[in-house]
Amino acid sequence: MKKEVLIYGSVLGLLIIGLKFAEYRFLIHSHSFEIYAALIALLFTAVGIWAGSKFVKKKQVTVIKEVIVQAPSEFAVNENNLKHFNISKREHEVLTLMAQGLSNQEVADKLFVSLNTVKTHSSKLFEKLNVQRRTQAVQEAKKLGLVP
Amino acid sequence: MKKEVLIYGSVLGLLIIGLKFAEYRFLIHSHSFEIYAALIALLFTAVGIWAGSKFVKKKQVTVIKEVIVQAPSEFAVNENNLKHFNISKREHEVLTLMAQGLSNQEVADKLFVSLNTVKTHSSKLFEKLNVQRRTQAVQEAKKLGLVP
DNA sequence: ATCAAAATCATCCGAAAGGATGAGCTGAAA
DNA sequence: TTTCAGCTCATCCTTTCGGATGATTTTGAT
Repeated sequence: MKKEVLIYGSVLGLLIIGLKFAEYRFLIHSHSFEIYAALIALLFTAVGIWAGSKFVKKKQVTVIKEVIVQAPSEFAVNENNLKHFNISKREHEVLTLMAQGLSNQEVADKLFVSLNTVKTHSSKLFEKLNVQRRTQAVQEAKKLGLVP
Repeated sequence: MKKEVLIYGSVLGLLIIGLKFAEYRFLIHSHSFEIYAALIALLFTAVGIWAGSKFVKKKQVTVIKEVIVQAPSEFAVNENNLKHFNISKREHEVLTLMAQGLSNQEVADKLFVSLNTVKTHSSKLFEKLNVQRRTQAVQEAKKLGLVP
């Protein structure tokens, strides 16, 4: 930044010197003062605009634009909540299948256990999650990061 | 943008006129030309810098910074899928409450209709969504953006 | 080896859900 | 006016769920 200031300052100085020299040699004697004042004003306005834009470009405005990025692709079970609600491994399996929309019978078939077993697991799950229905259990499980 | 150009042009014009008037009245006879030329140059350089920075500020650099946003705070129903699956307004209400984990009876109470009515609605919903159970319906509805 | 937790399965019962079907009512479109 | 889709409610019946309870077996940790 300091370097730029020096450079621009020098350029301006040289321009002024050059102009004044030119005025002395070729202009001052043959034209009116007003015209040259106006020319100088215009010229240095242009120089100023150029310099000003150079300076301002440096401090660009940063606009932070929030973009919704894809949902976290890989799901990780919240082991913390699993412990907190004292949910066993088997219960978690049942919960996961339940959250996939399977019936108790289908869960039983998938896990190779009886329907009664699944009912026992799900009943305990409802207790632990403090819900009455499987739809609520699924909702809660998703909210707690227990299932995808 | 055109307005700004006009304003700045007018300001510059007025300044030049004012300066030249001042030069005539008080300055031209008592000081040397070089000093006033330099003053004019400096003044209009400043004006130019100011104008330049004004202009450049307009075309600010936009830096897009991707940020992972929690969950989409405001939910919008996917009207497209609603039509595609030919789901009526009332059915959608039932579906929404169902997705909140409510039982058919609770939905009936909320909508001030009988349990039978809710059962009819949900049955038709299952048909339309091509599912067998309410948990599956909820799953599907969420996937299709029908409910939050 | 022992003890506790987890997992398994069962029975009984009532509540909830779901399927099938029929029917009355209403508002909007043809 | 007729027609039709949507909403409502009902009945009958079957399946699924959920609660309560008790029992046996596995398993992991002390």
